[in-house]
Amino acid sequence: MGSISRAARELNYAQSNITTKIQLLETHLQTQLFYRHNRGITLTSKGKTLLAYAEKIFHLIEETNKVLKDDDQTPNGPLYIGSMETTAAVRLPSLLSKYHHEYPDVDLTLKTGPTEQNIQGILQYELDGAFVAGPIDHPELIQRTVIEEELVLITDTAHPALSSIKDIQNRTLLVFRSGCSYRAKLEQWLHQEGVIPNKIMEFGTLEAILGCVSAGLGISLLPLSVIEKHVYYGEIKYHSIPGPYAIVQTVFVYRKDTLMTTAFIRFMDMFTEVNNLSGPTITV
Amino acid sequence: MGSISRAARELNYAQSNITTKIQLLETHLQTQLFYRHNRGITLTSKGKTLLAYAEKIFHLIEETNKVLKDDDQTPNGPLYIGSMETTAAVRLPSLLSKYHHEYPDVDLTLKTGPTEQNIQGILQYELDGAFVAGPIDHPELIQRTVIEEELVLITDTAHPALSSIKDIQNRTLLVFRSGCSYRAKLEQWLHQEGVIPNKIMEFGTLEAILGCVSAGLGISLLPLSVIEKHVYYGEIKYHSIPGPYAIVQTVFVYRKDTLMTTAFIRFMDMFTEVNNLSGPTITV
DNA sequence: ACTCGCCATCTTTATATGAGATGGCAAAAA
DNA sequence: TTTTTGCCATCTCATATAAAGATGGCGAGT
Repeated sequence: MGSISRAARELNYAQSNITTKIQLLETHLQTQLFYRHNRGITLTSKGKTLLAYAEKIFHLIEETNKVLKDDDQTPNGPLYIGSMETTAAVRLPSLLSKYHHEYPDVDLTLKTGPTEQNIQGILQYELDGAFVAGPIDHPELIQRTVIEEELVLITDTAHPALSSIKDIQNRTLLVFRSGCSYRAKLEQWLHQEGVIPNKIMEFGTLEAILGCVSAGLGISLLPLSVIEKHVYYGEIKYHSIPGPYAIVQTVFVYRKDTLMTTAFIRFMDMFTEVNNLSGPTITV
Repeated sequence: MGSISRAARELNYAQSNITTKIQLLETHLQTQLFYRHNRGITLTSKGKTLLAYAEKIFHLIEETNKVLKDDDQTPNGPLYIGSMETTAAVRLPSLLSKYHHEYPDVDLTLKTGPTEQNIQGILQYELDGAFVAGPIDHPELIQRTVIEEELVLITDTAHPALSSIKDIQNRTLLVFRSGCSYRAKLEQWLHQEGVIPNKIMEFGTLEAILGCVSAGLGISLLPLSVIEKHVYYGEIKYHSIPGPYAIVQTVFVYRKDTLMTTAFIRFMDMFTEVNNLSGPTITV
């Protein structure tokens, strides 16, 4: 249930004008678009239909603008990329800096978030593409395997090594907020083993998790590549976990009907041609 | 090769205005859409691109107008229908499949839930209509009797038949979560008889109730049509209950001010014209 | 050189768009 | 109960936008 007044406030228009516009539109279409009631207005089914069409139309207009501003020579314009926290931390920095250096006219925005949220972003045309945990199966999306990560358990260095999986029971789990597929993997594995963790704490950023693990607050499950450096510096220890749960694919997904701007094509080229995404090896 | 002047003549506009519009458009898009030469103008490649997009967009707008305006066409758009669990299980499957087959452009969504919740859904414009237990008396709603059901007590086959109503006292009652009017009927009847049931268990789905009754967990009250098949297969037994409590009307309700789309009218036609809803008879 | 048809610019008028004030109505609060 | 609040509809008035009309420059054919 919405309200004309609220819409007017959000759009910075006078309420009367919105009312009039809607009335004109209804007259023009000879149909009722809203139910009016004393708490505001609600879309009729025709209104919903119109809304769906309007969204399509606006999207096409958006696309038109993009196409016209995209000259084939210099990639330019906005480019919205989503990514999981972990990928953003390890795989992307070098890629992004290289991309930005080569195509300075592209206004690249990176948004980190859990896989689920990124998928939503793509489906709603808010993101052009995203790095998420694969595989993804959706009729409107194309996925492209980028790299495979090995998930490992990490603990602080002070505690003794985990002798058995049962030890997890006594530790606190530090995980990303739900929607993260690494977390799903972890929970799946623990469930399989009949282990119910003592306590779960949720975090939003990688640094927070690493810091807390290092401080002995608990344990976590992260890609080996992400934590390699921290192991080297002796901040944390890691422990392999059984194969089936250990391997996760990182895929790049985008809409089937995505407009292939030069900026977007060049971006995909960059991590396809070479193995640009293969992680940073530790140099001593 | 075209000319602005000619366009102006064809469109009944002054030439100057067309010129200005084109200039504004070019400025807005920061691109050149036409080559100007002394015999008129010609589209640049960008201009051609824009033209293609414009045609697409106009086509979509055309389509929008058609879909919204013309009401005597093939029914289309969204249609949200609510239903009680029991009606959905026995009466609706054939109706819905027939409807969907005849009007594939309608996007029909069925949401099952107790009567109370369905009524709320309609009052809040979330549902277009719903099958609920009648009679309903509400100033903003219209009801339409669809069918009458006979409620019967069901038990497992192992236990002896209920000799008296007092036997219920020793049995557990399996009912839908509150809001279900069958449950209200049952409680009303038991209250009348001064019977206070031993224990009540709440369920959300029909299958759960049937399964548990069959397993001897308790007894329940359901429409005869719903459990007919299960009686036939020897999973459960049933027992009639006194007339005044046994008969429940299933009615279809909708708002008085509902927008009567073709999709909605056809839907109501479908269960009005014939007795499409008279239940499935068991064929041996 | 001179039309002729073209596009661009400027001015004026008509129309559409937007703000603000006001009123009625029903639900929530006092 | 009465009051207040938050809705939407209607009206008036200012202003921005759209459209017409007049004028000028330019080059290609006559």
